[in-house]
Amino acid sequence: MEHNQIRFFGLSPSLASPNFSSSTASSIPQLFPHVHSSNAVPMDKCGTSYSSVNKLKSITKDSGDKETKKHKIAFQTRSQVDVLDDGYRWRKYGQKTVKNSNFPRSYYKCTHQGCNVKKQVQRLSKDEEIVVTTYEGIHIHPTENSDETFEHILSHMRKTVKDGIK
DNA sequence: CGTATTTGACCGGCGC
DNA sequence: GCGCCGGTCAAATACG
Repeated sequence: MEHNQIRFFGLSPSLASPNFSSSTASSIPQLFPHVHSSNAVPMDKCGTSYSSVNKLKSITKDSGDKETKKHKIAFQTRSQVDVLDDGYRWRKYGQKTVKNSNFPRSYYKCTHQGCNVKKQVQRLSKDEEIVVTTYEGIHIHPTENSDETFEHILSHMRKTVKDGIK
C-alpha cells in the first residue's frame, strides 16, 4: 500500500433545526476536536459537491420523544482507508451494497454507552479515492484520544496501513 | 476470554 | 399488495 493522504474536501453541517443556526461552527469541533476550521476547507472555496443530509423525523411519535435534532453531517475525504480514526471508537454493525455505488456502504456506531452516534461510510464508485463519511448525532462523551492531534492520527493511520491493513 | 467484525436474515418505508 | 431498497439485528466467527 502506498501512502495515504487524508484531505478534507468540504464540511457541510446540515441544520435540522433553525434554532441551531448558531451552532454551525460549534458542531464541527464537536465531531473533530482536533480539526480546526482552518483545516476544514469551505465548500464554496473547494467547489466540491457536498452531500447535505437534512432529514427531519416527521413520524408521529406517541412516546413523547423529544424533537430529536437530526445532526447529520456528511463530508468527503480523500483517503485509501475507509474508516478515519476521529478519536471515537466505532463498532461496525452492518454493511450493505447501495445501488448507486459499486462499493458497499458500511454502518458504524459509537461504542460508548448512551452515545447513540451513528456513522456510515460510503466509497464513491466513480472515484474510489473519495470516501463519503456521514455522521449522525452528537457525542455525549469527549474524545477518548483527546491527546491525539490530527497529525498524530495521520501518522498512526500510515503506520496501520504500513503494518498491513485491508 | 472479552470484544469487535462479518454476514445473512429481518424489517419498514416507499413506489408501482 | 408486492417487491425493491436501505437500515439494523444478531449469531457466528475472528482476533488481541
